[in-house]
Amino acid sequence: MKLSDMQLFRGLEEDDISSLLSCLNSVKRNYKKGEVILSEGSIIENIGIVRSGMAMISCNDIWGNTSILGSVAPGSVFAEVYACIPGQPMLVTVSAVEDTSVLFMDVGRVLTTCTNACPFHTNLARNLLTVCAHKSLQLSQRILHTSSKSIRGRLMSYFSECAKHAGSNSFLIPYNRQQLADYLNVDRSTMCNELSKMQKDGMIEYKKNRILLKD
Amino acid sequence: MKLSDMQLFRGLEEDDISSLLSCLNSVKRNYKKGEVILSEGSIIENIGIVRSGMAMISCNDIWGNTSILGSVAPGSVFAEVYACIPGQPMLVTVSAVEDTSVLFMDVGRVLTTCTNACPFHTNLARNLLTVCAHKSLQLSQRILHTSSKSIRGRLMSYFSECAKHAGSNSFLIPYNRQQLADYLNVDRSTMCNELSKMQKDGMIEYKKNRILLKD
DNA sequence: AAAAATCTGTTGTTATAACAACGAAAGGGT
DNA sequence: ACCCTTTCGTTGTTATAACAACAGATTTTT
Repeated sequence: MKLSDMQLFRGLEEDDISSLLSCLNSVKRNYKKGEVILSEGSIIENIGIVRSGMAMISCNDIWGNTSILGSVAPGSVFAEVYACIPGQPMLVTVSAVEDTSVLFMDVGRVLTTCTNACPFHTNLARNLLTVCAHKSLQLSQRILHTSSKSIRGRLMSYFSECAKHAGSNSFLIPYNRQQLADYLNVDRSTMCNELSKMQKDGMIEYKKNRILLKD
Repeated sequence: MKLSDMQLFRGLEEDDISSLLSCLNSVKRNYKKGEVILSEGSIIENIGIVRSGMAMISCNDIWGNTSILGSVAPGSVFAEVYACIPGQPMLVTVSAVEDTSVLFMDVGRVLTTCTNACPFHTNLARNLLTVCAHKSLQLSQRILHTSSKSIRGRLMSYFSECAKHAGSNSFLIPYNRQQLADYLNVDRSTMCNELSKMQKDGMIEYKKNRILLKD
């Protein structure tokens, strides 16, 4: 994925982006599957951009239960909230669910003074606002998907959004069963059970990560 | 509350704010207790700022169940996410929980071109980013508070944050019982029951909206 | 002050999700 | 091909939250 295709760099040329990257001390790092990228409680100043692979945002309670807040696909940004609130410890952990390459950028000077050596700061700040708004929207959606008291309701809420997003009743989900359960905050085995009931009831068909939503 | 004390207008003088308000076509509107301010599905372009009273952000599913995403106190902003993503229909409803006065502002031109007649746009854009980041953080917190499978766990997660925020083990919560239940996504009567068990167990004491968290 | 409306706490019943345990299936590595 | 690991689906039991119904308390209205 080209940097200029990313939401964060919208309106910028490849050349402009290059100067931005050096201006903001960008660093690239690679993570193996399962590795933690940023951990809960840490205080950070950089935003992260996934270049390849896939990351997941999650948190763990004291009993070891995991909740997944969302996934970060290539081209998407994470930790922007904490980078924009200096000193705020992270409430979540970001980890690689497959081998993942990440670009870190110090957006601090975008937030503070206007004395920018680099003329693209204004543009970047605007894009960052858009990115932040989209992230908020994703969190709202995740809340809506877990607002039903029943597992079936949660699944249908999530699947409906997937179908809408894909523009088709057939779509792939980015989670395996355990991750989907952690995203919807339910028990995996109970959810598997519910999925097969829904298939018996003719509401859905599924095979691995492909779901078909019927009428 | 003075406008210059609000996060959105940080760094601006009262005079600057006045010119901003007229520049951004700000309008003041009043709402009675219970009235809907912005409703789910509508497409909006303005952010809202609560000047007095209290608003609540919520959503309803098809069975009439209500989920509360958060409350908006005087000085705080709402709908900024939708104002920053033109064309995105609202996923939530904003309503007044008491008589409430709201200031609406069209931030559209802050997001688009640089040709600002008004020199405070840059500052406002930066503040808007901060506001948006804080809202994201609030949503993350609400997700954490509902991630426990048990009602007691959810209450303790929420109360712990309240105590931390208040800097004391004794604090007031901004919700009545039904609203608290809707915020934590649980049944009110079951939650009331759990609250009194927790009091019996010596974990908390409470009287109306004042909670005391014991050791 | 009385009446109405809302809010709160309690109880008992029922539905349902969590949990534990296991075998089957699917991947991954050598 | 094999083993080893992870993922997935199924079952039965148990814990717990939802739900319904109501009485007492509190607040608001007239």
